[in-house]
Amino acid sequence: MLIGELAERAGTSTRTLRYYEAHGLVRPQRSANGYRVYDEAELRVVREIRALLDVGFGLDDVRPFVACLRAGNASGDVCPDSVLVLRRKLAEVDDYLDRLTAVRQQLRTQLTHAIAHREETCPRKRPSAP
Amino acid sequence: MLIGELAERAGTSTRTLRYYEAHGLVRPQRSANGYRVYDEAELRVVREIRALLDVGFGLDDVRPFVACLRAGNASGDVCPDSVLVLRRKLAEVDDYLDRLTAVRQQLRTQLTHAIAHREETCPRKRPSAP
DNA sequence: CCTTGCCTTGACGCTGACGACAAGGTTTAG
DNA sequence: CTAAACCTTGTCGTCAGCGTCAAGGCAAGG
Repeated sequence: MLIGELAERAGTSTRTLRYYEAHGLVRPQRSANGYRVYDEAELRVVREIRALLDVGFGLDDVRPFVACLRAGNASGDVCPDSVLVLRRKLAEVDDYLDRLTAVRQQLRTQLTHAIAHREETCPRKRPSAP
Repeated sequence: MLIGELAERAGTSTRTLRYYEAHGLVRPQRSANGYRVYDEAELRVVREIRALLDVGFGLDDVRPFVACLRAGNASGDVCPDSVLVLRRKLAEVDDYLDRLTAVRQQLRTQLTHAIAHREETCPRKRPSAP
């Protein structure tokens, strides 16, 4: 499988695949003419990467999962390092949820205040009727 | 008040104040020697900007609030445009909360799966005992 | 006079995950 | 013979909100 096919099957771009390779996440073979050649396992690796990135992981966070898959496991999350990352990410998400909830509350409060204290001493965009 | 003092009183940097000015959010006077001169009103403007950015607003989102303050209002949120932004931001935050909650749920599920299917077929970092 | 400590503009760096070229090699189909 | 459709490496651009020099001007104290 060449890079174009992998990109299509993984739902991404060739640029992205080369980017992952440059960062050591994917290691294709090379054919005689220098083309990158991927096997089915790499497709699974790329899908794992994509899935994790979609959830908000960074490339570094993904590494343990890739290594885990490469070690022959059925899924990338069953290795200790992956679990560590999962725990850390979960904690991060929890923190973020807390802060975002606080922000939401503040926005609601401010919106209430704004509506209660409506003013007309406000900037006119551009006069709609000349 | 010169830029250094304003920066300190607003809890930010001179670089930041010049940045805001370059983006049309702050308009200081200039003294004879070319120094930027700010009045108390600008301090309030800068504090408003900072507060909104801290909550996750972008500079563009902040503009209506600044204009509202400049129009002479006691707070920057009482103008129609500000209210629009507040509503939009609240909706964005709600969306993000939903997605983040879904992500959290997925992480918990995956973590559970990972622990249930622990494997030792995993990559060794560097052997800790040679 | 010189140093210190303000201030000025200008311009590059940073972070992350790529997109978008450029300039060229290869293979296949017509 | 050539055009199409792949592939290669390399480099610059993107978004946002600044940080971090660089090179120099201005004012005041000793």
